[in-house]
Amino acid sequence: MGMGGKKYASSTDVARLAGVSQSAVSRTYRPGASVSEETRRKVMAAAAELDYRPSLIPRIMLTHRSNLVAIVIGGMYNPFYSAVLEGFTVKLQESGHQVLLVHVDSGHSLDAVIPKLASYRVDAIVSALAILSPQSAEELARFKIPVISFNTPVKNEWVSSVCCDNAGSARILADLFLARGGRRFGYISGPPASPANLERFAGFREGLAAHGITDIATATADFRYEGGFRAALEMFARPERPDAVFCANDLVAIGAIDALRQQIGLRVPEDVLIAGFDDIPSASWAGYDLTTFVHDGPRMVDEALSILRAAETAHAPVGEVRVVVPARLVERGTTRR
Amino acid sequence: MGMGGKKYASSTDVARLAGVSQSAVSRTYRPGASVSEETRRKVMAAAAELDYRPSLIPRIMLTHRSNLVAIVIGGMYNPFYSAVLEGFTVKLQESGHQVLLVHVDSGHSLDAVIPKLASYRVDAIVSALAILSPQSAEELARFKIPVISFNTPVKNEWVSSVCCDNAGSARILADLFLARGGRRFGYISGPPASPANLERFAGFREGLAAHGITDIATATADFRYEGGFRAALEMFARPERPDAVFCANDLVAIGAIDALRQQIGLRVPEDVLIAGFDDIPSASWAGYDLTTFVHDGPRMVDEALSILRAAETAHAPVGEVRVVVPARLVERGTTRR
DNA sequence: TTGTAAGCGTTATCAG
DNA sequence: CTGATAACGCTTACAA
Repeated sequence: MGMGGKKYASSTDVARLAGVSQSAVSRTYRPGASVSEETRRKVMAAAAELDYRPSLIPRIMLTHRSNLVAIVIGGMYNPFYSAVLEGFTVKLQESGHQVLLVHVDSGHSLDAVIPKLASYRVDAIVSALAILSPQSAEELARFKIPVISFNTPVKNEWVSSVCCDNAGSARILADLFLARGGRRFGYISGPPASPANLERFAGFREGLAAHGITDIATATADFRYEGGFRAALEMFARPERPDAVFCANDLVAIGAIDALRQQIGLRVPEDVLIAGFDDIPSASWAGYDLTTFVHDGPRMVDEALSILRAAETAHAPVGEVRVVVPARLVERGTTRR
Repeated sequence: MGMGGKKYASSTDVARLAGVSQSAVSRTYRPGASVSEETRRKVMAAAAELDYRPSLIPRIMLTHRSNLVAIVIGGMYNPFYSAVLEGFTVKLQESGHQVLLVHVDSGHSLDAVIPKLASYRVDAIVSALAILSPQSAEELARFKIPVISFNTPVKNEWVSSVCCDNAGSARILADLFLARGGRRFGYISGPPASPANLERFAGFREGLAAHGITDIATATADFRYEGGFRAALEMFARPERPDAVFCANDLVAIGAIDALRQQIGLRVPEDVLIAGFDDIPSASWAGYDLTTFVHDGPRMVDEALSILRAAETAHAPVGEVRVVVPARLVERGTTRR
């Protein structure tokens, strides 16, 4: 130890030690090569001695493909996003890609990191950001990097999106609330700018409107537990209390449940029906037993990957693809009296 | 569109269009270059027209540094690990690195992915795997890749570890339980092979032994909610019920609480004191209000990064570094009667 | 300040 | 089957 020299042995080093040409070494490591047993043996011996491991970097220059896919996330406080990240990572690895994980402060947009991703020559970008600005989308298109926007609809030749059917799910929930005896309705929203939040609210409203109900109490949270807690306190401090509340996601719903039970002194579901969205692990905990919607995670990931593959093989934009995957209602205790 | 040619413009393309040499282009993009205003202007114009963005790939070949740090995780069901991942990612990005995220099926070890990481010439590896086998550690050493093992002690010239003080914390908890009136004690364990689990149990036992208590009821879970739930049912089905139970982590503790409240019909903390470990977000939810230990996340990440930096500048192993960071007790409702 | 040229570690082509 | 040799896109002496 203690030297500051080269870290890795190169194929040239191996070739020298093995007494063969550099190309012989290269061939030895290519599947389906034409190398004699003799040569292969010498090469492998030398390689073992030098701890040689071929570098993938030059290949990137030659092929213009890095096999790197960037996944951009804005935060992982919501377990749903950790799960999505894990799903993508596993699938991408299976298909021979590597994942470059990029964190962008929530609120900020992709812009700041795009140049860096371009410099690393990523093959594609998966964005799990709540917000993907039109400007970012345009910038992305300039670099001709295929982008999959997860749960945020964007329109662009290079930017596709895979979303869950927020509106459709919310409409179904309206029916469920009515069937379970809900009479006065509430919606605790996520961040007002979030498309997912807006779609869920719109669907809920439509579903109720179909039954002639237009009066919905609202309160604004973010997508977090604390926000749901506070918003519920606010909503139930008003004189007209709802008896069926749809929350923008599970974290918000759980916060609301805790607020109702611990602070307001109401029972769920006896006094108030509650539902959320995402089916995060805590939704099925016995302490909450929350009615919610499960994303079809595997399907969403698969759709995203097939868009990527199409872009990869076409070496051209795949057009404005927008896939909507239905979510499935999971009814649990919070809507059953 | 529709062409299958080169995706990115190269500095040579820009040079041609700008009517200057390729090195002029390269210099224009190097800070502190010596380029005339005239040249710079021409280059920038051409670059803008071609959407040129310099590639970092050749630099990797030249410098033998990729600025890539791999983070290996075995699963993200435990929010604590998502938080750690996020913390590392943010800090690494701040210091000019990029994160290569690698997922290894829990149970499997690093071995399978090491060659790939070596091929991408990662500068270092952060392992958040529960288990890092001695064989893997040896393999890593052969490639001379500095490794930080997070929360799993390993000994090796190239492998350092940053762990939290599991045993010390557990000893403190023993005192707390006694102070709060605990008389019959239990431990719900995590995976028997996990060092963190073993250390926590050992510390708890030592802490109680110091007061002459050697009788501890045990049940085995994994590190998950369901495991804690089942283990608690099992533990409380026996005739001798404990009245103070330490759980291997927060997920297990929350599972145990739900089991006691919903199935056994015992109250927490009135009938049973409970404590966990990690301080995941749900630990502070009003529904649980769980006593637990907070990791000093920022400090642990900083320690890990300073080891990486040392390895990077030294171009040599940093020796067998083992950092132990204390965790802080957060007493909440589950230990207050 | 500029351009020429060598080299980084591979792969691919092409004679031998 | 094998070994030269030319890319790939950049950085860095070195020369002009």
